[in-house]
Amino acid sequence: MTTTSDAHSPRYRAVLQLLQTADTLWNASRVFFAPWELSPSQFNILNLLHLHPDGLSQSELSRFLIMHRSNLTGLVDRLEQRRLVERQEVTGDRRAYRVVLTKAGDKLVREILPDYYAGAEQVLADMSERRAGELAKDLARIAENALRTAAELAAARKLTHA
Amino acid sequence: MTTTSDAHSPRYRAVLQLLQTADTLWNASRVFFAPWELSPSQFNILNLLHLHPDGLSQSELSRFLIMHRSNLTGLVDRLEQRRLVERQEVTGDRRAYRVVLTKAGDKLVREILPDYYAGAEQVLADMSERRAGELAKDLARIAENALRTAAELAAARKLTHA
DNA sequence: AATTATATGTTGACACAACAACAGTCGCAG
DNA sequence: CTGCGACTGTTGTTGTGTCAACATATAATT
Repeated sequence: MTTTSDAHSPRYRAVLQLLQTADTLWNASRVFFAPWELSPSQFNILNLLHLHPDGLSQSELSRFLIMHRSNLTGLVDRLEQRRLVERQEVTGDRRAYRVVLTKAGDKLVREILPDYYAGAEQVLADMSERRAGELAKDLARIAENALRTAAELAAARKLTHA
Repeated sequence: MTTTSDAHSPRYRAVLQLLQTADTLWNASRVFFAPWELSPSQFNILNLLHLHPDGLSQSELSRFLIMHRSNLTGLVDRLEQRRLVERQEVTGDRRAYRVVLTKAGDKLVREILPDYYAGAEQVLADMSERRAGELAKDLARIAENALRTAAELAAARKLTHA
Protein backbone atom coordinates (compact mmCIF):
# COMPACT_ATOMS: atom_id res chain seq x y z
CA MET A 1 0.00 0.00 0.00
CA THR A 2 2.95 2.23 0.83
CA THR A 3 2.25 5.67 -0.61
CA THR A 4 3.90 4.96 -3.93
CA SER A 5 7.07 7.00 -4.37
CA ASP A 6 9.90 4.50 -4.28
CA ALA A 7 12.57 3.80 -6.84
CA HIS A 8 11.08 0.74 -8.51
CA SER A 9 10.07 -0.73 -11.80
CA PRO A 10 7.06 0.85 -13.49
CA ARG A 11 5.19 -2.42 -13.29
CA TYR A 12 5.70 -2.81 -9.57
CA ARG A 13 4.71 0.82 -9.05
CA ALA A 14 1.57 0.25 -11.10
CA VAL A 15 0.53 -2.69 -8.94
CA LEU A 16 0.98 -0.71 -5.75
CA GLN A 17 -0.85 2.25 -7.22
CA LEU A 18 -3.67 -0.02 -8.27
CA LEU A 19 -4.15 -1.32 -4.73
CA GLN A 20 -3.85 2.13 -3.27
CA THR A 21 -6.34 3.68 -5.69
CA ALA A 22 -8.89 0.96 -5.11
CA ASP A 23 -8.56 1.47 -1.38
CA THR A 24 -9.14 5.20 -1.75
CA LEU A 25 -12.11 4.57 -3.99
CA TRP A 26 -13.58 2.11 -1.55
CA ASN A 27 -13.26 4.57 1.31
CA ALA A 28 -14.79 7.32 -0.79
CA SER A 29 -17.74 5.05 -1.44
CA ARG A 30 -18.00 4.43 2.31
CA VAL A 31 -18.36 8.19 2.79
CA PHE A 32 -20.88 8.32 -0.02
CA PHE A 33 -23.10 5.63 1.50
CA ALA A 34 -22.87 6.89 5.08
CA PRO A 35 -26.10 8.95 5.04
CA TRP A 36 -28.07 5.79 4.36
CA GLU A 37 -26.12 3.83 6.96
CA LEU A 38 -25.05 1.31 4.37
CA SER A 39 -21.61 -0.19 4.01
CA PRO A 40 -20.22 -0.60 0.50
CA SER A 41 -20.68 -4.36 0.83
CA GLN A 42 -24.29 -3.97 1.85
CA PHE A 43 -24.96 -1.68 -1.07
CA ASN A 44 -23.33 -4.12 -3.45
CA ILE A 45 -25.78 -6.75 -2.35
CA LEU A 46 -28.78 -4.47 -2.76
CA ASN A 47 -27.52 -3.33 -6.15
CA LEU A 48 -27.04 -6.89 -7.28
CA LEU A 49 -30.49 -7.90 -6.15
CA HIS A 50 -31.89 -4.90 -7.98
CA LEU A 51 -30.52 -6.40 -11.19
CA HIS A 52 -32.07 -9.78 -10.36
CA PRO A 53 -35.68 -9.17 -9.39
CA ASP A 54 -36.26 -12.89 -8.92
CA GLY A 55 -33.65 -12.94 -6.21
CA LEU A 56 -30.41 -14.84 -5.79
CA SER A 57 -29.30 -17.60 -3.48
CA GLN A 58 -26.61 -16.78 -0.97
CA SER A 59 -24.19 -18.97 -2.88
CA GLU A 60 -24.87 -17.05 -6.06
CA LEU A 61 -24.36 -13.81 -4.19
CA SER A 62 -21.07 -15.07 -2.82
CA ARG A 63 -19.91 -15.91 -6.33
CA PHE A 64 -20.93 -12.53 -7.73
CA LEU A 65 -19.29 -10.66 -4.88
CA ILE A 66 -16.29 -12.98 -4.77
CA MET A 67 -16.45 -13.70 -1.08
CA HIS A 68 -16.90 -16.75 1.08
CA ARG A 69 -20.38 -18.22 1.51
CA SER A 70 -20.20 -17.90 5.25
CA ASN A 71 -19.83 -14.17 5.03
CA LEU A 72 -23.20 -13.79 3.39
CA THR A 73 -25.00 -15.15 6.42
CA GLY A 74 -24.28 -12.14 8.61
CA LEU A 75 -24.47 -9.65 5.78
CA VAL A 76 -27.92 -10.82 4.74
CA ASP A 77 -28.94 -11.09 8.40
CA ARG A 78 -28.28 -7.42 8.96
CA LEU A 79 -30.06 -6.37 5.80
CA GLU A 80 -32.99 -8.57 6.71
CA GLN A 81 -33.23 -7.01 10.16
CA ARG A 82 -33.63 -3.65 8.47
CA ARG A 83 -36.33 -5.10 6.22
CA LEU A 84 -34.41 -4.20 3.07
CA VAL A 85 -34.21 -7.82 2.04
CA GLU A 86 -36.14 -11.04 2.52
CA ARG A 87 -35.24 -14.72 2.58
CA GLN A 88 -37.80 -16.69 0.60
CA GLU A 89 -37.92 -20.46 0.65
CA VAL A 90 -37.22 -22.26 -2.58
CA THR A 91 -39.83 -24.82 -3.57
CA GLY A 92 -38.02 -27.99 -4.51
CA ASP A 93 -34.77 -27.30 -2.66
CA ARG A 94 -34.99 -27.15 1.08
CA ARG A 95 -31.37 -26.14 1.48
CA ALA A 96 -31.36 -22.83 -0.32
CA TYR A 97 -33.04 -19.48 0.09
CA ARG A 98 -33.85 -16.91 -2.47
CA VAL A 99 -32.73 -13.49 -1.22
CA VAL A 100 -35.03 -10.80 -2.59
CA LEU A 101 -35.35 -7.05 -2.23
CA THR A 102 -38.34 -5.87 -0.22
CA LYS A 103 -40.38 -2.90 -1.39
CA ALA A 104 -38.40 -0.69 0.99
CA GLY A 105 -35.12 -2.13 -0.25
CA ASP A 106 -36.04 -1.52 -3.86
CA LYS A 107 -37.07 2.03 -3.08
CA LEU A 108 -33.79 2.66 -1.30
CA VAL A 109 -31.70 1.35 -4.18
CA ARG A 110 -33.59 3.40 -6.73
CA GLU A 111 -33.09 6.45 -4.54
CA ILE A 112 -29.33 5.94 -4.35
CA LEU A 113 -28.46 4.64 -7.80
CA PRO A 114 -28.55 7.90 -9.81
CA ASP A 115 -26.16 9.63 -7.43
CA TYR A 116 -24.02 6.53 -7.38
CA TYR A 117 -23.61 6.42 -11.15
CA ALA A 118 -22.98 10.16 -11.16
CA GLY A 119 -20.28 9.78 -8.55
CA ALA A 120 -18.57 7.01 -10.48
CA GLU A 121 -18.63 9.10 -13.64
CA GLN A 122 -17.25 12.10 -11.82
CA VAL A 123 -14.23 10.20 -10.56
CA LEU A 124 -13.30 9.39 -14.16
CA ALA A 125 -14.57 12.68 -15.55
CA ASP A 126 -11.21 13.83 -16.91
CA MET A 127 -10.74 10.64 -18.90
CA SER A 128 -12.27 10.01 -22.32
CA GLU A 129 -14.76 7.19 -22.67
CA ARG A 130 -12.36 5.51 -25.04
CA ARG A 131 -9.56 5.61 -22.52
CA ALA A 132 -11.86 4.41 -19.76
CA GLY A 133 -12.71 1.42 -21.92
CA GLU A 134 -9.05 0.63 -22.46
CA LEU A 135 -8.38 1.02 -18.77
CA ALA A 136 -11.13 -1.45 -17.95
CA LYS A 137 -9.70 -3.93 -20.42
CA ASP A 138 -6.19 -3.61 -19.01
CA LEU A 139 -7.51 -4.09 -15.51
CA ALA A 140 -9.48 -7.15 -16.51
CA ARG A 141 -6.36 -8.68 -18.00
CA ILE A 142 -4.43 -7.94 -14.82
CA ALA A 143 -7.09 -9.68 -12.77
CA GLU A 144 -6.87 -12.73 -15.02
CA ASN A 145 -3.11 -12.82 -14.67
CA ALA A 146 -3.35 -12.53 -10.91
CA LEU A 147 -5.82 -15.37 -10.74
CA ARG A 148 -3.71 -17.58 -12.96
CA THR A 149 -0.51 -16.78 -11.10
CA ALA A 150 -2.09 -17.54 -7.74
CA ALA A 151 -3.47 -20.82 -9.02
CA GLU A 152 -0.08 -21.84 -10.42
CA LEU A 153 1.56 -20.95 -7.13
CA ALA A 154 -0.87 -23.06 -5.15
CA ALA A 155 -0.46 -25.98 -7.53
CA ALA A 156 3.33 -25.84 -7.44
CA ARG A 157 3.27 -25.81 -3.66
CA LYS A 158 0.98 -28.77 -3.46
CA LEU A 159 3.44 -30.75 -5.54
CA THR A 160 6.59 -29.91 -3.60
CA HIS A 161 4.74 -30.42 -0.36
CA ALA A 162 3.35 -33.84 -1.28
CA MET B 1 -17.89 -5.42 -7.40
CA THR B 2 -20.53 -7.18 -9.52
CA THR B 3 -18.61 -9.26 -12.03
CA THR B 4 -18.54 -6.49 -14.60
CA SER B 5 -20.61 -7.36 -17.62
CA ASP B 6 -23.60 -5.04 -17.46
CA ALA B 7 -24.83 -2.53 -19.97
CA HIS B 8 -23.29 0.61 -18.55
CA SER B 9 -21.09 3.54 -19.37
CA PRO B 10 -17.41 2.76 -19.93
CA ARG B 11 -16.45 4.96 -16.99
CA TYR B 12 -18.74 3.17 -14.57
CA ARG B 13 -17.52 -0.18 -15.86
CA ALA B 14 -13.93 0.94 -15.36
CA VAL B 15 -14.58 1.87 -11.74
CA LEU B 16 -16.14 -1.50 -11.00
CA GLN B 17 -13.37 -3.32 -12.78
CA LEU B 18 -10.81 -1.36 -10.80
CA LEU B 19 -12.32 -2.45 -7.50
CA GLN B 20 -12.70 -6.01 -8.68
CA THR B 21 -9.14 -6.26 -9.95
CA ALA B 22 -7.69 -4.84 -6.76
CA ASP B 23 -9.68 -7.37 -4.78
CA THR B 24 -8.39 -10.22 -6.91
CA LEU B 25 -4.85 -8.92 -6.59
CA TRP B 26 -5.17 -8.64 -2.83
CA ASN B 27 -6.42 -12.20 -2.57
CA ALA B 28 -3.63 -13.44 -4.81
CA SER B 29 -1.16 -11.75 -2.48
CA ARG B 30 -2.85 -13.50 0.45
CA VAL B 31 -2.14 -16.83 -1.27
CA PHE B 32 1.41 -15.71 -1.99
CA PHE B 33 2.15 -14.86 1.65
CA ALA B 34 0.44 -17.91 3.12
CA PRO B 35 3.57 -20.10 3.39
CA TRP B 36 5.10 -17.55 5.75
CA GLU B 37 1.86 -17.20 7.67
CA LEU B 38 1.74 -13.49 6.98
CA SER B 39 -1.30 -11.47 6.02
CA PRO B 40 -0.86 -8.84 3.31
CA SER B 41 -1.21 -6.14 5.97
CA GLN B 42 1.47 -7.71 8.10
CA PHE B 43 3.81 -7.90 5.15
CA ASN B 44 3.17 -4.28 4.29
CA ILE B 45 4.32 -3.31 7.74
CA LEU B 46 7.46 -5.41 7.54
CA ASN B 47 8.18 -4.06 4.07
CA LEU B 48 7.75 -0.49 5.24
CA LEU B 49 10.03 -1.02 8.21
CA HIS B 50 12.59 -2.55 5.91
CA LEU B 51 12.72 0.78 4.07
CA HIS B 52 13.11 2.65 7.36
CA PRO B 53 15.85 0.94 9.33
CA ASP B 54 15.54 3.48 12.15
CA GLY B 55 11.98 2.39 12.73
CA LEU B 56 8.67 4.22 12.60
CA SER B 57 6.17 5.20 15.24
CA GLN B 58 2.77 3.56 15.07
CA SER B 59 1.28 6.88 14.03
CA GLU B 60 3.70 7.14 11.16
CA LEU B 61 2.88 3.59 10.16
CA SER B 62 -0.82 4.38 10.23
CA ARG B 63 -0.25 7.34 7.92
CA PHE B 64 1.83 5.33 5.47
CA LEU B 65 -0.65 2.49 5.40
CA ILE B 66 -3.66 4.80 5.45
CA MET B 67 -5.43 3.14 8.32
CA HIS B 68 -6.54 4.12 11.77
CA ARG B 69 -3.98 4.34 14.56
CA SER B 70 -5.93 1.92 16.70
CA ASN B 71 -5.48 -0.90 14.24
CA LEU B 72 -1.73 -0.75 14.48
CA THR B 73 -1.87 -1.84 18.11
CA GLY B 74 -3.06 -5.35 17.37
CA LEU B 75 -1.15 -5.67 14.13
CA VAL B 76 2.15 -4.75 15.79
CA ASP B 77 1.24 -6.90 18.80
CA ARG B 78 0.98 -9.99 16.66
CA LEU B 79 4.20 -9.25 14.82
CA GLU B 80 5.96 -8.60 18.11
CA GLN B 81 4.75 -11.90 19.53
CA ARG B 82 6.43 -13.60 16.63
CA ARG B 83 9.61 -11.62 17.31
CA LEU B 84 9.59 -10.14 13.83
CA VAL B 85 9.33 -6.64 15.22
CA GLU B 86 10.25 -4.77 18.38
CA ARG B 87 8.86 -1.77 20.20
CA GLN B 88 11.70 0.47 21.34
CA GLU B 89 11.16 3.31 23.75
CA VAL B 90 11.84 6.78 22.46
CA THR B 91 14.13 8.82 24.69
CA GLY B 92 12.47 12.17 25.29
CA ASP B 93 8.92 11.12 24.46
CA ARG B 94 7.25 8.68 26.76
CA ARG B 95 4.15 8.45 24.60
CA ALA B 96 5.59 7.01 21.42
CA TYR B 97 7.37 3.83 20.44
CA ARG B 98 9.73 3.22 17.63
CA VAL B 99 8.71 0.02 15.83
CA VAL B 100 11.79 -1.70 14.42
CA LEU B 101 12.48 -4.91 12.54
CA THR B 102 14.28 -7.57 14.53
CA LYS B 103 17.08 -9.58 12.94
CA ALA B 104 14.59 -12.35 12.25
CA GLY B 105 12.13 -9.89 10.76
CA ASP B 106 14.73 -8.39 8.49
CA LYS B 107 15.82 -11.83 7.37
CA LEU B 108 12.23 -12.80 6.61
CA VAL B 109 11.60 -9.68 4.53
CA ARG B 110 14.78 -10.14 2.53
CA GLU B 111 13.79 -13.73 1.93
CA ILE B 112 10.37 -12.77 0.57
CA LEU B 113 11.06 -9.56 -1.33
CA PRO B 114 12.62 -10.98 -4.52
CA ASP B 115 9.70 -13.34 -5.10
CA TYR B 116 7.33 -10.54 -4.25
CA TYR B 117 8.77 -8.21 -6.87
CA ALA B 118 8.84 -11.05 -9.36
CA GLY B 119 5.21 -11.80 -8.71
CA ALA B 120 4.19 -8.18 -9.18
CA GLU B 121 6.13 -8.05 -12.44
CA GLN B 122 4.56 -11.24 -13.65
CA VAL B 123 1.05 -9.96 -13.18
CA LEU B 124 1.82 -7.07 -15.52
CA ALA B 125 4.14 -9.10 -17.74
CA ASP B 126 2.08 -8.68 -20.90
CA MET B 127 2.12 -4.90 -20.60
CA SER B 128 4.98 -2.70 -21.76
CA GLU B 129 6.82 -0.66 -19.15
CA ARG B 130 5.59 2.45 -20.90
CA ARG B 131 2.00 1.37 -20.63
CA ALA B 132 2.44 0.36 -17.02
CA GLY B 133 3.71 3.85 -16.31
CA GLU B 134 0.69 5.42 -17.97
CA LEU B 135 -1.58 3.09 -16.07
CA ALA B 136 -0.02 4.13 -12.78
CA LYS B 137 -0.48 7.78 -13.67
CA ASP B 138 -4.12 7.29 -14.60
CA LEU B 139 -4.74 5.43 -11.39
CA ALA B 140 -3.08 8.14 -9.33
CA ARG B 141 -5.31 10.74 -10.94
CA ILE B 142 -8.37 8.64 -10.19
CA ALA B 143 -7.36 8.39 -6.56
CA GLU B 144 -6.99 12.16 -6.37
CA ASN B 145 -10.42 12.64 -7.89
CA ALA B 146 -11.96 10.19 -5.48
CA LEU B 147 -10.40 11.95 -2.51
CA ARG B 148 -11.55 15.35 -3.72
CA THR B 149 -15.06 14.15 -4.51
CA ALA B 150 -15.43 12.55 -1.10
CA ALA B 151 -14.21 15.69 0.64
CA GLU B 152 -16.63 17.86 -1.33
CA LEU B 153 -19.46 15.51 -0.47
CA ALA B 154 -18.69 15.62 3.24
CA ALA B 155 -18.40 19.41 3.17
CA ALA B 156 -21.70 19.85 1.34
CA ARG B 157 -23.43 17.63 3.84
CA LYS B 158 -22.07 19.53 6.80
CA LEU B 159 -23.57 22.70 5.38
CA THR B 160 -27.05 21.40 4.67
CA HIS B 161 -27.09 19.61 7.98
CA ALA B 162 -26.10 22.66 10.05
C1' DA C 1 -32.19 -48.61 -4.03
C1' DA C 2 -28.02 -47.76 -1.36
C1' DT C 3 -23.85 -45.44 -1.34
C1' DT C 4 -21.13 -41.71 -2.47
C1' DA C 5 -20.24 -37.21 -3.86
C1' DT C 6 -21.69 -32.22 -4.13
C1' DA C 7 -24.09 -28.32 -2.86
C1' DT C 8 -26.19 -24.98 0.67
C1' DG C 9 -26.30 -22.37 4.64
C1' DT C 10 -24.65 -21.94 9.51
C1' DT C 11 -21.42 -21.72 13.29
C1' DG C 12 -17.12 -20.67 15.78
C1' DA C 13 -12.44 -19.01 15.76
C1' DC C 14 -9.58 -15.65 14.29
C1' DA C 15 -7.69 -11.43 11.71
C1' DC C 16 -8.53 -6.89 10.07
C1' DA C 17 -10.66 -2.37 9.63
C1' DA C 18 -13.45 1.84 11.14
C1' DC C 19 -14.83 4.72 14.90
C1' DA C 20 -15.43 6.84 19.61
C1' DA C 21 -13.70 7.49 24.05
C1' DC C 22 -9.90 7.40 27.10
C1' DA C 23 -5.27 8.19 29.67
C1' DG C 24 -0.97 9.74 29.58
C1' DT C 25 2.38 12.95 27.65
C1' DC C 26 4.18 16.95 25.45
C1' DG C 27 4.32 22.04 24.11
C1' DC C 28 3.30 26.43 24.49
C1' DA C 29 0.71 30.85 25.58
C1' DG C 30 -0.28 33.39 29.28
C1' DC D 1 4.30 27.41 36.30
C1' DT D 2 -0.37 26.69 35.01
C1' DG D 3 -3.54 25.44 32.05
C1' DC D 4 -5.11 24.41 27.47
C1' DG D 5 -4.63 22.14 23.25
C1' DA D 6 -2.60 18.68 20.45
C1' DC D 7 -0.55 14.17 19.93
C1' DT D 8 0.35 8.89 21.01
C1' DG D 9 -1.09 4.58 21.91
C1' DT D 10 -4.87 1.67 24.00
C1' DT D 11 -9.51 -0.21 24.68
C1' DG D 12 -14.15 -1.60 23.31
C1' DT D 13 -17.71 -2.02 19.88
C1' DT D 14 -19.25 -3.06 15.47
C1' DG D 15 -18.88 -4.85 10.82
C1' DT D 16 -16.37 -7.37 7.43
C1' DG D 17 -13.65 -11.11 5.78
C1' DT D 18 -11.09 -15.86 5.94
C1' DC D 19 -11.24 -20.70 6.99
C1' DA D 20 -12.53 -25.32 8.86
C1' DA D 21 -16.13 -28.12 10.45
C1' DC D 22 -20.86 -29.21 10.56
C1' DA D 23 -25.80 -30.60 9.34
C1' DT D 24 -28.88 -31.03 6.00
C1' DA D 25 -30.38 -31.80 1.50
C1' DT D 26 -29.82 -32.92 -3.38
C1' DA D 27 -27.36 -35.37 -7.36
C1' DA D 28 -24.78 -38.96 -9.30
C1' DT D 29 -22.86 -43.83 -9.32
C1' DT D 30 -23.00 -48.25 -9.06
